[in-house]
Amino acid sequence: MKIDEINWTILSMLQKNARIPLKDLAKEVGLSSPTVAERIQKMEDAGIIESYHTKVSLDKLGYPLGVYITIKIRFGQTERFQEFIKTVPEISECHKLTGRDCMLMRGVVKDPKHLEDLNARLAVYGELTTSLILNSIISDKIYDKPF
Amino acid sequence: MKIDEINWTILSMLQKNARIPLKDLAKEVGLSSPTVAERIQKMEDAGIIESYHTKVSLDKLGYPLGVYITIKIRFGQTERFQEFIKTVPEISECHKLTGRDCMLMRGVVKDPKHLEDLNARLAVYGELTTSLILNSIISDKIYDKPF
DNA sequence: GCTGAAAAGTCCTATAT
DNA sequence: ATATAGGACTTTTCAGC
Repeated sequence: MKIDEINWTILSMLQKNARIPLKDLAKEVGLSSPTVAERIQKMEDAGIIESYHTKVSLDKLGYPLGVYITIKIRFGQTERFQEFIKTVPEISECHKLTGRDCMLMRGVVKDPKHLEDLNARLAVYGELTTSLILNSIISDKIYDKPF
Repeated sequence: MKIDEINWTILSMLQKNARIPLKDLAKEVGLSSPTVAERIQKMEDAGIIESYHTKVSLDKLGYPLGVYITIKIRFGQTERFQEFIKTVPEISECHKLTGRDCMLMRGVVKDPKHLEDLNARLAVYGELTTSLILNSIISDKIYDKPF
């Protein structure tokens, strides 16, 4: 599927605001609403647009500490860990990576005590390295053109 | 601001689908549309709902390799690096972390050659550790209740 | 704080170019 | 492949509970 200049603009605007009215998109790109709707539909069908989601402030919900945790899984525990990690409410992402510490997780906790508790639950599966997020210089950049 | 059971349900559904009609939300939680709209508005005003965004498939757009890169910034380069990194199109996240490798970035590239090129551009600011994402066990979990 | 109905606005479908 | 226009649907507003 070809992504022309107009589709990049549509993608860019939808990334910034998933709830923007078709009308506004249409005006921005200089096409009619039905045409824009059709382009969006095609990008959804092609899997280029995956989903529309809402970002909530975990900070405001009572979980002000963001953490990245890597784990070097104990021999033979990979399967068990992958099932287990899906049930841990604090963890929002878990990626299998190349390299020695083969799993990277992102999570949120209420306070240091809560982090200690989370670490204890994870540590049974392997060796942890935990880092607090001090500051996010970039979070969720918008891709608005090819590079 | 108090987040009751109903607001958690609203937050959960909006996280899953930012474009769900008010009507459907209202039906799900057993309230009228205006009430749900008002609750959403209040959560937006309180900063609990931060933004609505669209997830696009970088894979489908021609960037199939996801990477995490950590960097140990060279002495005195922190300011310069933070300005620079915002201009690098491949990087979608950059977090300042506790610990030795003080910055963690996430990015996408076309192929190994492209990754080598990205690494070369970043390496002037410090010592890199690059890991490819082999598989994402969890990506962007929905928070649908307190824990 | 919630409802229900009316007004305003948006989206969809059919038709036309 | 895009535009226009009418009808259908959704959201917003507002009076009343």
